[in-house]
Amino acid sequence: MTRKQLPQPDRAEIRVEAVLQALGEPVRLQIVRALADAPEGIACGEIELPVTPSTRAHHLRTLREAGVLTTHTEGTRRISSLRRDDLDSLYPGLLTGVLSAAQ
Amino acid sequence: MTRKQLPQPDRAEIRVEAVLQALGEPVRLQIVRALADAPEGIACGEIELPVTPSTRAHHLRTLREAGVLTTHTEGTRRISSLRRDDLDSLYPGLLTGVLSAAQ
DNA sequence: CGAATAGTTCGATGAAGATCGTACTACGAA
DNA sequence: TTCGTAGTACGATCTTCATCGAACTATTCG
Repeated sequence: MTRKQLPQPDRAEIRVEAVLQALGEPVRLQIVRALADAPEGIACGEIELPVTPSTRAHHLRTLREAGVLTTHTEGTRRISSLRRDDLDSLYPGLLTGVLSAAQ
Repeated sequence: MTRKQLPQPDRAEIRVEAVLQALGEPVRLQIVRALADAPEGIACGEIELPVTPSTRAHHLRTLREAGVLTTHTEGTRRISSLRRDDLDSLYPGLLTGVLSAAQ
């Protein structure tokens, strides 16, 4: 089974505007909430979303390029997980603050 | 001198998507950073911004309607300040996390 | 190899929104 | 009340982006 890390920004390259903009979209926030409940990562397709697979891929790419999540392949699947360490280090409190919000 | 509070959402009406979306725009983030350095509030016109007055008004309205800042009039001036208490109460850590980001 | 599965990429479309100029309102000062 | 100042509201324009379907890639399985 092949395993490959998808391209993503280094911690130093993460910009807060991009992170906030990424989190400010309802579908993407839904993805982030789902990932927060799965520290070990989750297959993209398993997240229930009100959009088509192509739109889902678009949002996952946006979140990945903003530095919010990391994705690696496992066979034909793509497993995503939150970049908690990086985000907590860069913006301590941001993620917990966002996730503590009533849904 | 007249003093009037501009309409804004109650704490309970603030939605995290709106807050994040409001913060995810560079000019608006610049406004928020300026307000963070002025707890007592600041006149809108005194914030140096790379946009025209009408665009500035648009962004201030967006931030106010999202619940990020509060504005009251003082004569012909409008004084804005961050709604720190409300935001910290709703999303503990979010604001500090955002503001701790390198600019 | 071929078929099935998971997911992406591309191009088009429509909606949202950032920006500006102009006209307008509100207030204070003369 | 007239003038100047601070700022808003409106309408237009232009850009960004969320969405989709269709075609494509990559991987596993038979």
